[in-house]
Amino acid sequence: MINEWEIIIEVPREKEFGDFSTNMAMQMAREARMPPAKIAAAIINNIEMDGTYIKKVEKAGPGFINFYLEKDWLYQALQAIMAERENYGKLDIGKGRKVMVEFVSANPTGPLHMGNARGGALGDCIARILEAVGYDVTREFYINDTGAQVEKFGASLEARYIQLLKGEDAVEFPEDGYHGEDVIEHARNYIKIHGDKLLGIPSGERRKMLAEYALGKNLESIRNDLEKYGIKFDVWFSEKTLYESGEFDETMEYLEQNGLTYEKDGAVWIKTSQFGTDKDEVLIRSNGIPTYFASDIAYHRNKFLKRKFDRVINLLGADHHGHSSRMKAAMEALGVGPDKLDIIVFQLVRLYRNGEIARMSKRTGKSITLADILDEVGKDAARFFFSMQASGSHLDFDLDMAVKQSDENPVYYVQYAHARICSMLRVLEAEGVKVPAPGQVDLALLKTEAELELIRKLAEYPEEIGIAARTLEPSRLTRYAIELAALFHGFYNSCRVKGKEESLVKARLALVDCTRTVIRDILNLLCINAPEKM
RNA sequence: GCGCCCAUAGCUCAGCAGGAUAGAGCGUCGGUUUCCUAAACCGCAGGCCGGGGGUUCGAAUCCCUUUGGGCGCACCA
Repeated sequence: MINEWEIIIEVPREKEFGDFSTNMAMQMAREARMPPAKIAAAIINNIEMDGTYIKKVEKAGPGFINFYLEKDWLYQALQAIMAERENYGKLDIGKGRKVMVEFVSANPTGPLHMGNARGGALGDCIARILEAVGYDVTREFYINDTGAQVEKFGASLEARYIQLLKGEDAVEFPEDGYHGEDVIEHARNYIKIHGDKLLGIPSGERRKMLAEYALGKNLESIRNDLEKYGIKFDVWFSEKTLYESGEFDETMEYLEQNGLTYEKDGAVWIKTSQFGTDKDEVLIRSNGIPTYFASDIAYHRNKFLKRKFDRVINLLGADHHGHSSRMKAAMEALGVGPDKLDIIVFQLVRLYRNGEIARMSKRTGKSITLADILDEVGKDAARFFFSMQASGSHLDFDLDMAVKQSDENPVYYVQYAHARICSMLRVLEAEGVKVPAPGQVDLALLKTEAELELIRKLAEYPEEIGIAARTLEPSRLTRYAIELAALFHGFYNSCRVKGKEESLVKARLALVDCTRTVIRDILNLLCINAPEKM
């Protein structure tokens, strides 16, 4: 009667509705021209229950079919955790395919800001999640080390350099230059090391030398900050190399030969509007300097065509979201299926301190950087908070909350669950009680509500990772971690382990150890410490 | 003016391939410790899911419209 139907089975919100539930009867009602209840009854009559964990199937509500399983299936899940350990929950969705996650990619003309911090946490977690589901992941940072911004940076440095050596009035500072203190600092340091020898060379050379020096320094501190933040990139890809290798020219030629470019007002344009953007974009300015967009096209050609990535994920702050549709259009222009490129646009961050929006760093008085955050709240709290919310949601980061060592702070809540478990294991171990091996325990002794709920949650873990991977949404795991910790704390308060009858001690100990395995694994995916003591 | 994101409890947010009484944390208030970590647990209170239309047996979820906020709309990145 019905040939193909995607059957959706879900875990009902209320446990009285069974372990699993499907609304398929209601989905089919229209097509089958039968009332949902009748379809549900027919389905239930035809379910073969022998040899399965199904204990009972019931029709409920407007046409739901609820499945009640033997508790055995829960115990099976525990067995799986005991056997697979840290591999529990690992899937093979990716099947070894090559995926690149490009994130942060901050302009090296200054320090990392809050947008980079959120993008960093999200990008790295996505990379970790994709690794867990069987992708071959490359983390990449694209360095904008050429182009208009770098020119401007060089000009600013040059002005500061000359001002420092010959006085404030010796040269005018460029109107649209980088006014920050850090630019002066770079110039000062350069003089300290190399003296005034740049005064005697042509301006172009001078700017180049200064820019190279300062970009190097900035990149070094960016790299340092990211490392403290738990992020290590596999590739630092320099924009400049696209020009040096000829790939940029190849890309422009390709676009030109395919009739996708034209000249207007002395500039070269690309017909992105053919692929659905509001307007065409400039590739080469009338002054001959290529735009950032142009080199980004060459960059993506490199990702897909040269390096053969099956899939690329870019993280972009909301302030750059206009770039997203342009890039998609460019993919089509290159003949790369636009669905191979996922662009995640994450919303910006607002910091709060004392209930007010915080803009300036306490330490430096300048705008708040990633380094400031790491200083003030530490890596664990920062990563947790930046991963707590769906990327599409605006994020309010409460600095006071993040440092509080109390129940107001969810980071500690999860970490505490882990530390508590480790402590239990230590205490029991000291009494000679060890975590039992998979076959050496009667899990059926676990039957209080608190125990069963905890096990049920653990059983959901693989699915949870799958969803996080499919939706590229780390916040899914952060919330799961909080829920799991809550169920564990509940279990802890209602079920004692130590001092109980030996077989029950073993069974509960197995459950506790499985919980530890999963919590540690999630914290690992979120790049947060799993402390053994607190 | 055009485009993207957001709007759900006092606060911060889940839920959004339509489904059974809308969830959690924090905050408020009240309880739990001769016992494996009280950074914990248990309980009470708290909601016309921004407003208005529509589609549907059924809408927080989909469509239209409107209001309020964020961000874009460069020969910047």
